[in-house]
Amino acid sequence: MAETSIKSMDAIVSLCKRRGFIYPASEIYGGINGFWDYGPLGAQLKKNLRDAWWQDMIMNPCWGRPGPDGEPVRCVPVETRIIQHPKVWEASGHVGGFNDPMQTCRQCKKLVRADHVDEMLREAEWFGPLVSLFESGDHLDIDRLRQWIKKYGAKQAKGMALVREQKKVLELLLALAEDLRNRGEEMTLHQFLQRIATPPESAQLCDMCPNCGGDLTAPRAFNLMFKTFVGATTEQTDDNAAYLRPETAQGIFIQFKNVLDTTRVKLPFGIGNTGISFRNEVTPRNYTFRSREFEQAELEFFCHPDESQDWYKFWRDFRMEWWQSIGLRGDNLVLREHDPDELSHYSTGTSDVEYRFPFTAPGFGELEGIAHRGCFDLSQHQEHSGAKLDYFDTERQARLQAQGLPKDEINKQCRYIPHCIEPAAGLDRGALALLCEAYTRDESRPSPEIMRFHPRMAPIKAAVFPLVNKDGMPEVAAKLHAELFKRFGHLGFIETDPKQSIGKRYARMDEAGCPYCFTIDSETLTDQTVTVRDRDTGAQERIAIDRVTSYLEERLDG
RNA sequence: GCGGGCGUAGCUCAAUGGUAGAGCGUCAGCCUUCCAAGCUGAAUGUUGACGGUUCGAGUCCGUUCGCCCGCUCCA
Repeated sequence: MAETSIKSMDAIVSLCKRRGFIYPASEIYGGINGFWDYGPLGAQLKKNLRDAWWQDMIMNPCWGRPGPDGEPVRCVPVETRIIQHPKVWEASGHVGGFNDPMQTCRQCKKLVRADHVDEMLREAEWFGPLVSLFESGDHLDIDRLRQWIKKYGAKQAKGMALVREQKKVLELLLALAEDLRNRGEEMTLHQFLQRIATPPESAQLCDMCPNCGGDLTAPRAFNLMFKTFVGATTEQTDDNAAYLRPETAQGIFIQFKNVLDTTRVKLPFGIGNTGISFRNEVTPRNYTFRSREFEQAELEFFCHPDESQDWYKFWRDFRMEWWQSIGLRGDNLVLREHDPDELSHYSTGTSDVEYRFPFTAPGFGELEGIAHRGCFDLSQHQEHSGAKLDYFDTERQARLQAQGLPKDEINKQCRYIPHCIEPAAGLDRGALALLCEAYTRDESRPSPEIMRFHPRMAPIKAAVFPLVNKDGMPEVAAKLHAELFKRFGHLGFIETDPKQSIGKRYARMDEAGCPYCFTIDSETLTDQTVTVRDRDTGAQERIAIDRVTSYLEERLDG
């Protein structure tokens, strides 16, 4: 089969637009950075992905396979809000952390974290001698400064204003010293460094770039959460400020107690939640991969600490298998266990399911993270909210009672904050991976572009065509279409189209990724059989028209 | 945020500063008994947006928005 092995992202983007999978958001207004919309086929593709997750994680977890304890895996869903109490994000660590102010050097264009600048400066070879000049009081000694420029600055700190425009900057330095003296103040190291880093024409003093000695922009805080204000008044104060969630998981943790109290669940069990989250990404790029609005499918699986490692491995392996089951087979999908130094402080194990996208190749991009989060989240919320979020394990209690342990020892062992395993998938990333994986060019075919979706994911499930638009074929096709629509319409589109050449109609279905086309021809009229055309091979077989439904049932898996 | 590249029909792309085009796709009609076939016809653009230079701007200049690449970040 003549397929090009390296897929072109441009070709995929182009097809997605052309066939109605993905459009730029707000396109007629010029688009909006970091947002994408789904067209009809994309919306259905993503729904199929979300439904598969819901089915295989919540309604029939792990396809009915037992967990490491030998019992069926139990999960329940919740649906929690995009806007939560602002304190949720303090407890989770999203407020306060993760928004590191950055500075850019106007000379060498490096981007550095503001809180790293001092340390990076100290590490620079040319910086020490400069500081010692200052500390020895020789920083206004023009000759000493010139020596420093000659020895270090000219080679290693070329961006520094002092190096680039010696004369003017030295004048300004002396003027600054004079000014301070008149006010009875002494120059600080900070002022000194700023003065020699800042170009003469600049109105404001700038920090020094640790890379080239140039002038840095003022620190810019990156606002990673979207802020909003609750209440219909126009007032926008800290009192009514709220945030759009940066992840769905916290909604689960803060309803953990309610689920326990109202649904007769017992540990171990999981709570799942899908929905939109928002992050003000620093650099939203790579098509939909890093969008500012994205959908997650997260499960928090709660268990006893002693059993948590088994469950972690169980979920890690199942999630990998699940992505494979919906069509991401082959070398493009990997399960990557994090190195110990890569782990969050509370995690004793994290893996990523990663996909080799055309834009990450030869590297990989994360589809899902499976993290052992310990008891971090529930403990945080217990501490911040004051609510008791522990669990009394009655099954364990019964076992220990049978062993004859003393009562207070039993109570001690049976009351604990559960540990939690978090498989957290990105549905938009998943959909993008499905699109990339499905995209195939086969130059040997008259219509080379084919979307080879797994039948369960395909947004169009089947098409019914009359071979030609006459001789009673359209009527038979319409009847079969109506039957299939009634039976399978909830799973995706069922198409029919009597116009134009059959080849063109097949080609359209190939581009849209429809796995099966049923064609009514003259034989159908005499012997009640139809041809089934397979998208991936183009091969045809003849089956009885009354077997079409069962043919699809066997293949659509749902 | 900075630097570089790009922006013309649904898609891929043309158009010396001088009347905005082609191919494919889409739609309609004819034809057609299995793979974007054939014939005929049709629709589709404030050339991303705003401003400027010019007798005249898709083309030159400025600003802005979006996309791609790099720096950097990614709970």
